[in-house]
Amino acid sequence: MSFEAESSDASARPSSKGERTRQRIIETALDMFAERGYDKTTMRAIAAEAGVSVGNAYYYFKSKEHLIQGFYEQATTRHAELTPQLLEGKQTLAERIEAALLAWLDIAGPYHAFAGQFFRNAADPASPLSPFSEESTESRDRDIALYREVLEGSKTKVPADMADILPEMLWLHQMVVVLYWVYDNSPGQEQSRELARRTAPLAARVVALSRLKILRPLVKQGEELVRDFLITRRPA
Amino acid sequence: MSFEAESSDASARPSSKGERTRQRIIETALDMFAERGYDKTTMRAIAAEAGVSVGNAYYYFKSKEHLIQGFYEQATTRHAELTPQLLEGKQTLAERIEAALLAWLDIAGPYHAFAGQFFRNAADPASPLSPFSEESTESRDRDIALYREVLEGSKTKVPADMADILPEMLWLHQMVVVLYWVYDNSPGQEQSRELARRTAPLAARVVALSRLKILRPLVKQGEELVRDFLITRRPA
DNA sequence: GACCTCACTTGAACACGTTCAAAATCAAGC
DNA sequence: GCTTGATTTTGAACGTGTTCAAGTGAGGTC
Repeated sequence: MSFEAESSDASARPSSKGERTRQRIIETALDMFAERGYDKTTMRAIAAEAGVSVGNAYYYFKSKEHLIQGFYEQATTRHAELTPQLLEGKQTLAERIEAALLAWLDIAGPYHAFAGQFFRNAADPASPLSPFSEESTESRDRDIALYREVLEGSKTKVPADMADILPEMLWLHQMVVVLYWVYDNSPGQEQSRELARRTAPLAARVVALSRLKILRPLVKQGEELVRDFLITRRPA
Repeated sequence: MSFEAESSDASARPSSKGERTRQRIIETALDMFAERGYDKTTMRAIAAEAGVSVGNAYYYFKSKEHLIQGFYEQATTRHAELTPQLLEGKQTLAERIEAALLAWLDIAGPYHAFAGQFFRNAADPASPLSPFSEESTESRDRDIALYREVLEGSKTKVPADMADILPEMLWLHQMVVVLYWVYDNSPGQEQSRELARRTAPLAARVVALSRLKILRPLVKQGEELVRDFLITRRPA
């Protein structure tokens, strides 16, 4: 239960010797993961390739899993960079959601081969890599903010009381697509793209319909549920 | 990529010497997992406690992870046994869903400590332990069938075309609760029980509302989506 | 009884992630 | 240049999951 954030003080001393060593290690690691997979890449091999000792790698990264965090950060950062330009000109909510989802699939595509191994570790709640963990807060919030942008740029009117939970819900939607993608072994993960395309307009329609009077109580309850269990009380 | 089903030929020769050894190992393992957690329980310790050699444990179970399958099977079996009697007298769909969910939480409760490890495996698409995998078909179908019973015993009318996908959807609902439970570190996992209680009537209401004319196209599309992506094309 | 077969069992050996005490290097003050 | 303390680096050693060549023994065949 330690709360040091070894891996996020990257900005502490920009290019001290230590910082350069750290970079060398993480880059070597990600390269090797992409090339021969997570399990097949040993810490000894990473250390050797990076020209340091095993112990030294552990001086900078608490565990092998912590090396993966680099991938997660890289992915969400690129997602945040790439999506806005894709959103330009797109007016409907459905189009915008679809664009955001497909952008993610594009970015993560090259890593699909070792995504399974990545997710295996991410799914462990005790792992610092879990998308719900403390350590992932930064990446996660960046991604949720992206969906706020998706919503705000569209013409669809959103019930006031739902406005601030919707980004989180769209992010959850993305997580579902990602989950499917991890399991997707169709060539080029085309099925996942298809899922994104078909699922986006549906999500948009749900948002639009949430204003119907008959659905009011249901929506209200759902909203409270998300607020109580996902946002305020989030465990771990 | 071998497809032997070592762990499911349990019924092959009911009480041969080997079968008894296998039982001894799995029982010892589950006991020890529940008592001191998955990671803290070494294969050497299991073997010693069961009175066999390490290699012998590996003769019956391909890996330490495969021992967990025993937990999954045991849990779904007990869930199927316990739930029906809890359903008696319960008429509304909400009550029935809640009963099924709470029953699951009761059964899984003692194993919460090592549930994270279990889920870590469930999340790996390549693992035979994934709830979506071939090897888990039996347990999963048993659980889905349970929800068919939940539905059929209630007074709520269900649109004909949705009747056969609804059990699968309620099972998915359960998986969401289970996911929350895995991450839940509140004392006694009380938050998960609360989630089940609040979520059950909501699910029931959604089922009921799905008959509304205005929602018809949305529901239809959703149904097709589930059918296309979850049932027929399920990957891996 | 000798021989064979094959399910079952053994435990030493291996590869890996991880730890740690100690060494080496560096930075700063004098 | 020397001292001192912090930072960085080392590699042997530990505990773990897993493998495997070799062994055991109960039953069948001649």
